[in-house]
Amino acid sequence: MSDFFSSLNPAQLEAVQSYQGASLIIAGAGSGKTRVLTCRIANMLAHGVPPSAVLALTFTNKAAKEMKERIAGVVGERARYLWMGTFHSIFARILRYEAEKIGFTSSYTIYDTADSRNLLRAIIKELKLDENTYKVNDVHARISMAKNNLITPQAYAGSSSIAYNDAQARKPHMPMIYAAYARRCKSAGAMDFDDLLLFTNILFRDHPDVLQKYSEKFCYLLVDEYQDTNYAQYLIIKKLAARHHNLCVVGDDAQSIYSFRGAKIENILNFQKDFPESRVFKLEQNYRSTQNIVNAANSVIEKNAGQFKKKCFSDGDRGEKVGLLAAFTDQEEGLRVVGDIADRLYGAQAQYSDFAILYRTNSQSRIFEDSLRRKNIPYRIYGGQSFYQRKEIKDLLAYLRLIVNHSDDEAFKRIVNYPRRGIGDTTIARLEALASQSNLSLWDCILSLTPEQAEVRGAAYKKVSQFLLLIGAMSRQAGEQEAYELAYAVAQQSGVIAELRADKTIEGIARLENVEELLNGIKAFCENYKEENGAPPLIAQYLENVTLLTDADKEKPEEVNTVSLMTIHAAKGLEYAYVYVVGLEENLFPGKLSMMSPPEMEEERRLFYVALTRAKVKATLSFAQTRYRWGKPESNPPSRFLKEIDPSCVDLSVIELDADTLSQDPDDYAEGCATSSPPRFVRKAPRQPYGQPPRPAAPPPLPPPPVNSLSPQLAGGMAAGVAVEHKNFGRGVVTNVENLGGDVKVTVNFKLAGKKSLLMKYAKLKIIDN
DNA sequence: CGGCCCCGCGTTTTT
DNA sequence: CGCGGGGCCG
Repeated sequence: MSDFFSSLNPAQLEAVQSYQGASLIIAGAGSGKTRVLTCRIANMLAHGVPPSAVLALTFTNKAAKEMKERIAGVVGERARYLWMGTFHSIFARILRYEAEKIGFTSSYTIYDTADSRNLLRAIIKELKLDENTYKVNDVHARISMAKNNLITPQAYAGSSSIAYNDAQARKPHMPMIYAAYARRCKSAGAMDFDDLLLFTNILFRDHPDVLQKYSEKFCYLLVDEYQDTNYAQYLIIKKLAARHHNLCVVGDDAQSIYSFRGAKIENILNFQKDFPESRVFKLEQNYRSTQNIVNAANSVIEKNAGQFKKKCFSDGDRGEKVGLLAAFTDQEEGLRVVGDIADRLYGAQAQYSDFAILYRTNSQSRIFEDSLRRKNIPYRIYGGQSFYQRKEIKDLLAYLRLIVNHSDDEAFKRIVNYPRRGIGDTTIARLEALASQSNLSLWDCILSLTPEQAEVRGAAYKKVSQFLLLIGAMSRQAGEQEAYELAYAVAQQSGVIAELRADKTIEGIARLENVEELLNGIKAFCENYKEENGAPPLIAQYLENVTLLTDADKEKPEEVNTVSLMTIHAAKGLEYAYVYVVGLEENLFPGKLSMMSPPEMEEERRLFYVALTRAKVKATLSFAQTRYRWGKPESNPPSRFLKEIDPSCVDLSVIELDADTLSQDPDDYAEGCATSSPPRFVRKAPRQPYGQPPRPAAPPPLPPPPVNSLSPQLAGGMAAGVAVEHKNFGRGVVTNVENLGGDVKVTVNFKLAGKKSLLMKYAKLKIIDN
């Protein structure tokens, strides 16, 4: 323990030691925030605070897990009894326990975003509202905002300011939709993500005894990433802290990047007003990055108004300047970034996992994937289409959900006719109308039907009843079997496995493998749970875990040696030696929607700040003059953020070099970036853009080959008898070269690996001189 | 009722 | 461009 403390700087030590009362820890990027939180909790435990009296709320599951592990490293066993997790997972747990008090059962299910949207779509349709006016995503966002601000359907309907706002947006029927949505969630025994926070507030508001119980229990509260809390979360914290006043919040206003989902940066800015007796600690020394990176980041964030005063600094090397890569097209941007990575890799100073490519939007990932694949560089994408969002996974999970909670209508609709049982849309539509009228779930509605009832009878009634019997039988099994056995049996008995087996396509096989992976995942969860809790989990617990855990939470980036690709949002809290922030163009980063809104522009700038500060050794920024969006070329000037960086931290020479190598007309520079400022980085498109003529409307499968640098040459000196080297296969001799329309197939006899046929496009073959 | 095709929309970002 | 939803036809 004392060893632990000796590694802390004075500011950190102070923040660790004064654990009583209210504290605000302003933790700059890379300032050892996790270390401080970890030590602080360890210190509390060392002073006799029981772990079960500590509630630590984090923003991601990953952060919680990491911290728990680190605390366990110091205090061992006892770390298990800490209450540590995300707001959503902690309060889902409390709500499960207290469900009856707010009219739910403890087996309530959690609707994910897709479920919520499906339900809203159905409601909008049922209410016969215009689906173009009432766009599902927009309606959902409005309801979500309302819930985050603790506005119930009743309050929503009663608010004139909301009514005015909705009228402005030409959506006067929002109150009706919200009310119907809430009613349907309730009768389905389901809560959406926002409900977990809303209902926790309702629980605490309406049941003072319950609030008292938990506020007594949690003597010490810690909140990480406080700048990302929304109003609902803020109020929960405030209520829980009211009893003991031992509240420690940690955050960095400069890294607030979630206002789009209701996060209020004011929460951290106003903390001292809320808790006048609080102490403030500032962690300003950055241990992560070089001076150039920290200074560059500082110079950018300075452009934002309303910051906490702090002066982040690095004691490390001055380091390399921030790099810039200019490209004419998005394709070329991919080649250049990956080429740069390859150069550093082969300089042997770095391994794959030292690199990250960060982008603003997920759709940018594809081009980098292509380039990486072609160079045989292993990579991993975080986020994007998650495993748990795949159809086959959602289908199987829907069975489990329905088994646990028969009222889960979204699960019901998803699988009632999968695999095909001859239950069609008409039947379901009728049932839904009926259920909605009588305020029943679909399941209960069917149970209440008589075989003579006009709406659903005869064959349809029989089929639906059979489905109920099938699920009912599985539910009975659920009482006797462990989660894994149950899930396996369900996959079999439901016919899902048979259905997938019948599909012999590549995709079909992949789907079957995914289901297998899911089953393995359930098994692993069960074993892990048993180890921690001594008893097997209920299937409901598994489902909750699945819904609230992103798959980013389940992966340990350090474990795999690959280049990482992710959005900047997903990169928050992570660090890499070499970071490439790509797509730095107006209307992309900063995004188009932020152009008209100064607060949103500031958030984009914070996002850029987050991106830069992920880098330990070198940050490289890239932009393309033209990029394909929705299949159409689009040209935007370089991002204003580039100009905002203190020029002394940026390596501008790269641009000059590029102009020589790339442009046919090196003197052809344009004036002005995004605005009218110095023409520092911009170059007009040359008359003849790089490489082949502009891409045709439907781009060819793969663009010009990336053979060494940007040479358009294909065969590149390949011929029989040439000695070559391959990264994985080692050295060998070329025995044959074939020209296949636009691509070159090379057959190589490797000394160790034997004969291989390689496509020049994909394999990076190096010619050995002797 | 199920399969196929066309159309429209989306790109912020995620618990 | 790629996906999902809705409409149409067999």
